[in-house]
Amino acid sequence: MGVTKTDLFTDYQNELAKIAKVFAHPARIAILEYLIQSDTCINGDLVQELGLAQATISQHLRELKETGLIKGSIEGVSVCYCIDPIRWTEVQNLFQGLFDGFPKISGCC
Amino acid sequence: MGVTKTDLFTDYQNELAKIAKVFAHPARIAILEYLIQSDTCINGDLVQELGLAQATISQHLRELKETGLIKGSIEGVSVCYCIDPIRWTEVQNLFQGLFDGFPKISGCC
DNA sequence: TTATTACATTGCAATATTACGATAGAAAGT
DNA sequence: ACTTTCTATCGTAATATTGCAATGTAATAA
Repeated sequence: MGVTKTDLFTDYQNELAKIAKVFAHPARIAILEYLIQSDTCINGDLVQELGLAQATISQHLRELKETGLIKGSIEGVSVCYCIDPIRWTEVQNLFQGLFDGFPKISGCC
Repeated sequence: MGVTKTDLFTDYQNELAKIAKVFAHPARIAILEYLIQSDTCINGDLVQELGLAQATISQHLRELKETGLIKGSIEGVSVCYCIDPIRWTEVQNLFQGLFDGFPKISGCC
């Protein structure tokens, strides 16, 4: 089928899964890393940096934009993409919530 | 095409993406949450807990097992699945590495 | 041995994702 | 207005993922 039964799960589970999906591609990780280390975050640079076609990168950028992790402002003819610090922390906390839930002193197994 | 060009990216980018893919489904989040909160972590319970078919859950468990996040030990006729604390921390650090890379005092935008 | 119970695996059908060429749109320079 | 530059979107082909019925397997019970 290929369709996820979201109605079976909690809002947290669905949201975290949706965000994780955005991280689930090396190109998007690479874009985030590039935006972190670079201050001149222009779309055009990414086509040089990664070896993907312009259309493909634009598509990845849209997915990152849709989760709110990045935002782009039109800078003349090009677009300045950068990480949204508020959302970044929010997403970090969502993951941390799961990771910290495990006490590490499991009595099982 | 649907095939990811892994050769374009670093080992870290590919590994993090692969792990994120495991988190990218609410059922697998739900399984992890259930393993965290429960001490009697039997596969059969999960079929009751989540509303998915046994075959589907078994498949999700395999994906979790393949990344090393959980491990299962045969307990008579049933299987005891639990989280691997070592790998759990490892994965947590992988994500944290990305999140902490962003200084939050972005000079851009 | 013959059930029975608990999972795993196989084999599909349906949907989602990835990648890119082609094309469109919008701003800036000539 | 015309061209150039940069990015977004559309359409499409290839591959991946999700879900489940059916079946396989291994351990226990009768």
